[in-house]
Amino acid sequence: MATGASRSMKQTLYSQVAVPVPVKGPFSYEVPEALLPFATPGMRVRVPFGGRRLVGTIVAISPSLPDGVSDAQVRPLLDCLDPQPLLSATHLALSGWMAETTMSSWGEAIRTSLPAGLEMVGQRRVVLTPEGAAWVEMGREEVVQSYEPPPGELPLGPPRAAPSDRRRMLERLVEHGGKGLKLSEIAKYLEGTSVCALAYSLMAEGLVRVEDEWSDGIGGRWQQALRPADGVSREAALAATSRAPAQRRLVYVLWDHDSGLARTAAIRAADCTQQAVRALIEKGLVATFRVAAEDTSAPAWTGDADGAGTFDLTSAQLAALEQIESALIGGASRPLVLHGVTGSGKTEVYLRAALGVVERGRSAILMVPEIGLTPLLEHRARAVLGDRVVVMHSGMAKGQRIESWWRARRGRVPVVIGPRSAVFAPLPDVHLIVLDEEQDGAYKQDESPRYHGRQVALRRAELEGAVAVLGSATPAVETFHGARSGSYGYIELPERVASRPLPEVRVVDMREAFQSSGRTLLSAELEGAIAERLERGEQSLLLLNRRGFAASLLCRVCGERVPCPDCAVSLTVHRQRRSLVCHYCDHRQPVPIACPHCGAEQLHEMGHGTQQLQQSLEALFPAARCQRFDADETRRRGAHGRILSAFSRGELDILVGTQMLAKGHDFPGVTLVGIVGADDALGLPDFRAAERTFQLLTQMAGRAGRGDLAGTVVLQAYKPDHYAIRAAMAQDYDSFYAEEIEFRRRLAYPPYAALIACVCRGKSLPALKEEADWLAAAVREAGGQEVRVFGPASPVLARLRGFHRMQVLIKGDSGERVRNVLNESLERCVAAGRMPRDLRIDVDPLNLM
DNA sequence: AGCACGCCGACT
DNA sequence: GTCGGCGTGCTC
Repeated sequence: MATGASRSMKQTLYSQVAVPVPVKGPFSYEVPEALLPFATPGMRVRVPFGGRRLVGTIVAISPSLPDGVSDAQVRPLLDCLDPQPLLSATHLALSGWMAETTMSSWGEAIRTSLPAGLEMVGQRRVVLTPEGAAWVEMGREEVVQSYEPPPGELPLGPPRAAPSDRRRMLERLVEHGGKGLKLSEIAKYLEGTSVCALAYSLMAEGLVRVEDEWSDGIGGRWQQALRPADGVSREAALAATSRAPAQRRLVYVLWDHDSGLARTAAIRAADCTQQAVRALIEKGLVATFRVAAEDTSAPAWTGDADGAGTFDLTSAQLAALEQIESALIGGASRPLVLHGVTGSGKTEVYLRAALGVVERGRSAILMVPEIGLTPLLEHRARAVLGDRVVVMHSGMAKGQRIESWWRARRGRVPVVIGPRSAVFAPLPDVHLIVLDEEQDGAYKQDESPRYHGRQVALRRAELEGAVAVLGSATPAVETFHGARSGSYGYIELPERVASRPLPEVRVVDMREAFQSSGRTLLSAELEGAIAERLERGEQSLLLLNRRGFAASLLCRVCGERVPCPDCAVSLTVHRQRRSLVCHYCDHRQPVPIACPHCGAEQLHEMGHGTQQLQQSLEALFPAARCQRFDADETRRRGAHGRILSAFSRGELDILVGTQMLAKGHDFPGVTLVGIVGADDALGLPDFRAAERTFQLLTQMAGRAGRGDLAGTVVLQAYKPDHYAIRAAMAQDYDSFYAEEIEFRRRLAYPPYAALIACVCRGKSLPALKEEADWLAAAVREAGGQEVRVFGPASPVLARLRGFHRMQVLIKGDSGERVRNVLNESLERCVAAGRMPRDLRIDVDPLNLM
C-alpha cells in the first residue's frame, strides 16, 4: 500500500518526528493518505522505531526527504493521537531551543516538557451519533478513491474490495450500542489501522462523538450523569413516585439541578441507593448522559492566608509593582530582576502582578525551586487569586497532574504554580513568568536534559512576549550581571516590611576560639547566645551543613580514612545506626574496630555532623528541647512538616539542621541563628563556592527575627576575612558582588565565559582514560583557538557508584560557540569510532564535582 | 534509552 | 548439546 501511494500522482509528504530517545533526530516518516489531514507540526504520532513503537511529535512537514535519508529507509506513520496538535508552536519552539542549548534530543526535551501518562489514549471512548447510526443503516459507503495511473504505467489493479476501515469501525459501534467503545477495544478489531485518527475523522463528519480530554473529560475519566427526562415535569415525576420516598428525594434533587448531576453526587445528595436511580431510569423519568469527571482536585478556597492580598503595600512594594505593571502593559519584554531582602514582601508583589495579568484575561506562571515550597505559595496565591490557580508538579498523583495539565491547556485556569517543570505549563497566553528564589540551584535539572528553569523561563518569555521576573534576596551572579549590564531591568526592595530591623550579625573567629579554649564545634559566644535564648524562652536555629555524626573515620597510624568501596569519598560516621554511610551512594557498613587499610586499632572520628552537634547541645542544655532537621530525620513521610510545625508552635527550643533549613518557612519565634561551619563550603574546588556560601549565610541570617523580636546571627568561621563571610556579616550584596564579579572576570568564569562539562564513565579505568583522551583531543582539534580545554582530569568524585569518571571541561566565550565545537568534536569521535560509550554533557554546569 | 544480534561459560 | 551473559551497533 505504501508503494501504491508513492507511485501515484499524488505528492508524498514526509514528516519529521522527534522521538523520546537520546539519539540525534528528528526522524523522517512518510505520511500515509489517511493521516494527511492530521499531519501538522505539534501533532503526536505513533511511529515504528527499530523494533518498537513510540509516541513522537511531528516537528516539521516537508515534500521531500532531508539530505542523507533515502526513500528505502523511511516507514509510514502509524497513527495520529489527537484531533489537533497537542503542542503549540511556542511549545515546539521552546523545546527545540532547549534541546539545542542542553545538547539533548528534541524528543527528550519534549518528553520532559509534558507530564508522564499523557499518552494513555486507549481509554478514550468512541460513541456513535444518531447520524452515524443512520449512516450504517442506509448502507452508505464512501466513494472509493479513484486511482489514476501515471501516463505509461499500468493500473495496479482493482480497488480493495474489503469493507473500509471506517465502515468496520462504525459497524462495530452499532453492535455495541449506546455507551460506545474504548479505543483500545476498537484497536483489537481493527488491527493495523490508525484507529485514533480514524475516530477523529468520523468525529469531523459528525458520525461519532469521542469522549476524551479534548472535548471535556480529564485524563479520559468520564462518569454517568442524570437529568430529568425530556418533557417530564417535577409534578409528574413526584406523582409517579408517590409511594417510593427514596425515589422522591432523588426527584427533588434532580429537578433542582435540571442541567444534570453526576450519578454519584445525586445519590449522595438524595441519600438514596443505586436502586432508586435504576427505578427512575426504568420508569423513563430520568435520562442519563455522560459528563467529564473533572476538577476533583480543585479545593474550594476557604479562609485566609496570613493576610495575603489584604495588606497595604509599602511604598517600595507599590513602586516595584508599578514597574512590573508598566513592563506588562508597555510590552517591553526585558526580564526584570526583583532584588529584595528576605522579608521585604516579594511574594506579595508577584501575586498582585499575577492578579493584574489574570484580570486582563491572560495567564501567569509562578515558579518555586522545590516541590516542598509549593503549598506555601499556593496557600497565599489562593488568597489573592481564588480558584484561578492550579499546582503542577511530579509529586502529585498521576491523575491529578494530568488533570491540572489539561485544565491549564484548555484555558480553564490562568495561573500555574510549580517547580522548574511548571515553565512548560500549557497555558494559552502567558504574560508573566515569575521565578521565586531565582538563584536556587534546584532550578537546574540534574539529569538529561540538563536544563535550567531560569533560562527556559527567559526564553519562553521572549517567545511569548511575556515579562519574566527573577526574584531573589541574593541574585545569582549571572543574573545580577545581567541587571548591571542593562540586559535586565532592576527593581529593588531595600527594606523589610513593617520596618522590622535586619538582624545583628556577629562573626566568631574559630582560630581564636580553638587557641583560647580548644573548642572546635561550639564557640563560647554561640553557646552563651543559646543559653540566653533558653532563659528568655526564645528559639534558636543552628545550621551545620553536614549530616551524620562525624565526617570521616581517620586511622592515626596509616593516615587513611575509611573509604566507600564504590565512590572516591570517605564514609561518614552515623552513630544512630552504628554504621558508616556513603552520602553519595548510600552504601552502609558497620563501624570497624581496626583500620581496613593497615589493621591498626586507632581509628578516630574527624569532623562534626548534625548528630554530634545535637548530642553536644543535649549535654550542655539537658532541659532544652532540641530537634534535628536533616535528610536523615525527614526521610519518613510527613516528618518534614511535623518538625517544622512543632518548631513554629514553640514546642521546640533548638532546631539543628542542614541547609534544608534555609529554604522557605518563617519562624517568628527565632531570635538566634547560629551557623556552625559558615565557611565549610569555601574549601570546595568549585568556582561557585563563594557565591553559594554567601547565599546560604544570607538566607540563614534572614531566618532570624522575623516576628516582633530582634534577631541575632552568629557565624563561626575559620576564614572570617573571606569576602563572602564579611559581606554576609554586613548583609551587603553589592560588596559581595563587586568582589565576586572581579574574581569571575579575572579567571574567565561565567558570566564572562561559557562552560560545558563532559563526564565519561566506565568500569575499566584504562579504557575510560583512553576514551576521555580521544574526546579531549577531538575537542582541541575542533576548537582550535576558540576554546580552552581542561583535562581529561579526575573530578572530585573520581569514582561514583562503582564507576570511574573522567572529566573534560570546555571553556569559551559564548555558549553557542562552545556547543558548536563540542558537536563537531563528537562527530569526529563517531567518525573515528571513538565515541565514548557513557558520556554525559552538562552545558553551564552548576558545579564541577 | 531499548532491542537485536552475536560470540563465549555453566547447566537441563 | 543449549540457555544466557552483556559487548556492539542501530533506530527514519
